[in-house]
Order: sequence, then structure tokens, then C-alpha cells
Amino acid sequence: MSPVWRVEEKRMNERHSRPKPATAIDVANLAGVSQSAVSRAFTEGASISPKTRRKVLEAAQALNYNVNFLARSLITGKTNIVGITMRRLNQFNPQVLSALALRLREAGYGVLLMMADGEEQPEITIDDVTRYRIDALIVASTDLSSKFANQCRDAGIPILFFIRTTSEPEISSVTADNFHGGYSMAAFLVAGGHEDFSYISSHEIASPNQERERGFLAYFEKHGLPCPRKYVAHSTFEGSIAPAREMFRESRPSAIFALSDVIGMATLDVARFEFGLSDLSVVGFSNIPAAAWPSYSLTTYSQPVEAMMNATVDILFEVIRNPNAPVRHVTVPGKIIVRNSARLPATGIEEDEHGRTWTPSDP
Amino acid sequence: MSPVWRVEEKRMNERHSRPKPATAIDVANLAGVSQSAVSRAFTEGASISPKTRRKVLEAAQALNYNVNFLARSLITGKTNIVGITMRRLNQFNPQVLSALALRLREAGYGVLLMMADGEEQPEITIDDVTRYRIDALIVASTDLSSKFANQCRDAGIPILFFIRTTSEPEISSVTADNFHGGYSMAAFLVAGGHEDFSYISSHEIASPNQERERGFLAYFEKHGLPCPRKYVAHSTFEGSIAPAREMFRESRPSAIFALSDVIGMATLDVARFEFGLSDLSVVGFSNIPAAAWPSYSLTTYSQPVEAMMNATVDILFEVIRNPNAPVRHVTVPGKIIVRNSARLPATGIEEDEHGRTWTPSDP
DNA sequence: CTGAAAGCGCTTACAG
DNA sequence: CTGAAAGCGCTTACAG
Repeated sequence: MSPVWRVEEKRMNERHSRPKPATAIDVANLAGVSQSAVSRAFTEGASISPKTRRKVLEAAQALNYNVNFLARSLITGKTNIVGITMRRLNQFNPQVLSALALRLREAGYGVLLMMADGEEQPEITIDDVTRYRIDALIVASTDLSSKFANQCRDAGIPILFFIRTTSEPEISSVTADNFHGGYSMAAFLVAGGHEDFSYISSHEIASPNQERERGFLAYFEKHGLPCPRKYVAHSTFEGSIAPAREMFRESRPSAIFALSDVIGMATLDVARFEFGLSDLSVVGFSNIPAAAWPSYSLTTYSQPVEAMMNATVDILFEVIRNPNAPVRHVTVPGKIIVRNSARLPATGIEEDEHGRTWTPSDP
Repeated sequence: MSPVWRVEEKRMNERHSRPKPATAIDVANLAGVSQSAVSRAFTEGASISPKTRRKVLEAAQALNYNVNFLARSLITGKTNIVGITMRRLNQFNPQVLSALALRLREAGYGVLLMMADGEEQPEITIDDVTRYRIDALIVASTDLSSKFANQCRDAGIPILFFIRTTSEPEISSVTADNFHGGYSMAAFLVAGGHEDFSYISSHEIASPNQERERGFLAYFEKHGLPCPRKYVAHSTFEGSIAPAREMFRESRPSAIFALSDVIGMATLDVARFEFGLSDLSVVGFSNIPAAAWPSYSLTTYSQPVEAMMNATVDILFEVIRNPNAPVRHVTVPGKIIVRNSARLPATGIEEDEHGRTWTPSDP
């Protein structure tokens, strides 16, 4: 079963045992100063004369010295590492992860990635986060047991929810405005002149989905319209095929709200390739990169990753600096990105450099 | 410009300053043993009686104690952290990253993610990797300056290339068999009866692309066939639109080898939506999840992520254990996954539970 | 502004 | 098998 690997080996030309990195003492000796001085040269705001500072920096350069953050953390109590945990790298998470990792690195933080598969893999545990004494944990796109949340509190590790929120009100969160997104998608579809609606939710009991659904249904209720039919997908493309199929076998809605872009794209494919339907409006949620690909050209509600990240980083640094910082729940509004997968309303479409968007006249 | 956030704040119910995690001394006191005993209870193979071990573990449990890996690393010289650096989370990398992160976590390692945007972001530096004294660095999908490689060697941090290889022969690597992939794609297309070929390479001077190209061209040369026309794309979907357009304006090849799946999908879209071409064979490389989506149904050469990961983890642990381990270059063969984006050869197609594959009769 | 010294939370010879 | 002690590479009062 296992593939035959072509392996090419080569003996190293004699390499000695692993070299040891230079320490502050090495630098101190070379620079002719005390080890304290070396430390001061590398800590922001420490009292040190420009002259000795320069001497130290030169010696450090020569020895390739770099302060050992791990040793430093023993004293300062800060590791300058923040953990990020997510359950899966779907179509949306990678953007978030790379954006966060980049931002955090800019800010001088290391990023400890803790993937939790959720299937065979054990859930992330308190040991995972305490072992490395991370300064804070960003929980992206997934929930945590409240037991875990409590353990983190006891261990003094601040948690921050990103993308989704949680049932624990004492934990800060940053999310897109999922309710507003669902609501305005309903408005968009109704403005497009549709009368027969279905929506496909996700299997996961995930708060963003619930909010999207609540918002979507709220529009119909508010306007005295009949409640759209509901179908339930799994969160992957493949997991969306069956429910889409079931939907089209049961009825022919003219407008479909998919609670995620991937569900929307799968629905589009089932409609076209299995049922030969082309005059159909399908809209998604999140505006993942693939939504813009011409084969789908999916109209969708954008999750403003950039703004959400800024809020996240703000809260993060605040809570690291001050453990007693107030809990904050930030909701960042996005907007409807209009493409070709759904019929256009007669009014409300605006065009700018990034493409077309739609804003309801009745907010 | 900045969005108006809806912010909800809440004063915490009086929380005291950040709690301090329990230390080995706390546990020792509670268990009535020495601090050394606590340490031994937590280190594999240390000499300790089952009885004291149990006492220690109980006390630890009660105090929520967890050994501080950072403090431990000062003594052992191992942090149990491996770094992963990649330039961008494109359509392929996320799979790799999550698979690696999962595997490494299983093996008891933390994963420090170091994204390097490459655009505005500064390249990853030696400081990034030495600061946290990581045990090893996996360089995925991107190259490094040889200066950086040397600095890592001097700092005693083993490097391992994943997905791509490098010009530095002294650094181990694990890659798909890109040459074989390119070669067999040529064979596949020729077996499909095509006579007019183009291929779209990637802008990046990345070794996997070069190998794919070399393999592809080698087939034509070996069989005395005319050399296919070459076009060059950027690595994203958007960056592939213009070269595909240019290609179809200049000629109408009947078969196109895209050096990555994303280039292939963009080519398919340009052909269909801009030029109305439908009877065209396009094949890609990597077998990313989106290649299977019905709108593209892209025939492609699979990069066997699982097998590549196993090799990577093997090499990694070997080199962490023994810095003088020999350099290894592992090449893992994949296979052609047959879908609907390209004409089928008359023979050589096999079907198994995962779908159809093709194997050349003339290898 | 500077250095000597204590101490962060561990592991590991060393002696018993 | 066990404990006292040294030491990993740092930061930070403390005294000068």
C-alpha cells in the first residue's frame, strides 16, 4: 500500500555536534560590559547609555546573538506568543489565519498554531495552552467547552473568540455582523423580485450560522412573508451536495440563500449539472476568493477580514497588557457583493473600484 | 473609511490580577516530596517509584499543574516546538499546513507558524527562528536565501524543505515527483490524441514548477514531437487570467498543461466565458479540493500529501534527535486523477473507490 | 548609567 | 529511588 519512495541519501561532510547559540554572557565578555548591560541593550526603555548600547549591539552582531525569549519569559511572565486554534482549514479560514499570523508577527508576537481536527484528533486541551505559557489564545471559527474556558481563566490565559462568538458571555469576541448579513440577503432576494425561497444552513451548531439564519428569517417575518424552506448541509462542498439534491427534488425555489459560500457553490453545481437549472438565484456568505471565480460568480455577503483583524489585535493587546480589561463583543458589518449568481434588484446597486455592492433602501 | 463597529462593553465582575500557574514547588509541597521528584514524575524514563509518582500526579491534578516547557527547554536544549514557514496560504498550502500541524501535535510538538507575505512583509529572518529556539524549521512551498540557510546552520537549527526543494544540496527535502508528474501529463495528453499543445507555467522561479516543466518537455523531446508553446502566469487565479487570454488570442491549442490547478481552473474559465471554447483539454497539478468541483472537474496530477507528510515527520524527528543525520531528498510519486476537463485516452484508465486514475503503458 | 546578585521554573549530575 | 544543589539564559530590584 505505501508508496515506493525514491530516496537519495548523502553523508554530511563532517559536521560536529549541534552548535550552541551565543548567550548574553558571551556578548558581555566580547563587549567588555556586564551581562546586565547586554540585557538592557535589548530591552525597550531600559536605562543604558548610547555608547555601551552601541558596544553591546556590535558584539551581539558579531556573535549572531539574539535574546532567548523563552528564558526572558521566565522572568517577565510574558512569552510573546499567542496561540491560535481552529478546527479545520476550510475555504475561509486560511485567509484569516494568514492575515492574523502576519499581523501578529509585525507586532512582535510568535504564533502557536493549534489545529483541532475534531474527528479523530482529540480536542484541544488546557495542557496544550499552558505548556507554552502563551500570552493569549485566539479561538477562531470554533467553539470550546465551557470547562476549557474556565480552565483558561484559572490559568490566567485570556481567550478571544474570532469569527464566531460563544455561549460564555465573559469571553470577548469579534465577528462579522451575521444577523445583518442574513437580513440584508433576504432583502436583496426580495428586491430581486423572487417569491419562492429556500435556504441551506449548516450542520454545525455554530453561532455565526445561527445568526445568519435568524437575520434571514427576521426579514420575512417583519414583512409578513411566508417562512422559507430550510435544508441542512454539512460544512464542506461535498457535504452540501446531498441536501441541495434533496431540495431540488422536493421543489423548485427561485431563490436560495446558502449560509456559506461553499454551500452556495455546491448548490449552483447541483442545479446546473444534475437538474439543468440555470435561471436560479443563489447567494452565499463570506466572500471567499473562490466565490469570485467566473464559473460561480457568487453574490455574497462579505466578511470584512481586515477590520475584524484590527479589532482582534486591539482587544488582544489590551487584554495582554491588562488582564482586567473589560470584556468586549465587536460586530463588524460587511456588505453584499453583487455578482452574477442572483437576479439583480432594480435599485440599490453601487459600483466602485472593487466591484458592485448592494445596499437596501429600507435598512 | 473605517467601518462603524457596534461595540458592546461590559465591566468584568471584579477579577483580580492574573493568576499564577502552579509550579513544581507547589506540587512538591502538596505531595510532600522534593521538587526533583515532581520533575521526575513528568519526565519519561526517569527513575521514580510508582508510589511517589502517583502522589505527585495527584497533587499536580489538584493544582492544575503542567510543566513549563519553556523553563524545561533552558536545561534540555529542546523546546519541542517546530517552526513552519510559508509564503502564502493559497489553495494548496492550507491542506499541508493543517495536516502537518495535526501530526506534529500528535507527536507532542508545538507548531510556530511564521507567515512571510513576501510583498510588503519582510522576509522571515534568522531572528524569527532563533528567538524561540525552535527545534527545527519546515520551509514549505517557498525558498530561502542561502544566507539565511547558513545562519540557521550556524545557529544549529535544522531546516527541512517541504513541497519544494532548494538550490542548497545540504538541506533535506520532501517533494512530490514533479518531473514524473509533468512527464506523465504529457503522455496522458498525447494518448488522448492531441497534437497541438500549450502549457502555462508559473511566474515564480520555484523548483516544483521547473521540474514539472522539465518533465513535460522531456516527453515531447524523447518522442521527437514539437515543443509545446509556453505561457507564464502569476500564481493566483487572478494572475492566470491574462496569460490564458493571451494564449487564446494567439492560437487555439487543443490541449493545455497548467502547472498548477488554480492556473488550470482560470484557463478553463477564460476558455468558456471569454472565448466560448468547450472542446478543449486542460489539465492541472496538485489535486487541490476545488479541482474536484463539478464546474471544473479538473484532471490533475495528485500531490500525495499524506505520504509526503510522513516522510517529513520522519526526517524531522531523525534530525532533531541526531544533528548529524544524513541529508535526505525524498521524492514521492503521485498519479493522474482523471476527471472531465480533458479527453480520455483509449487505454490505461483504472477505476477504484477514489475515482479514476491513468497510468501510462509506456512509463 | 552600571554591575553584582537574586530569582524565574525547570532538569540533571551527584551523593546517599 | 530520593533530595540538595548547581545551572540553563535571562530580567530586575538594589546599591553605587
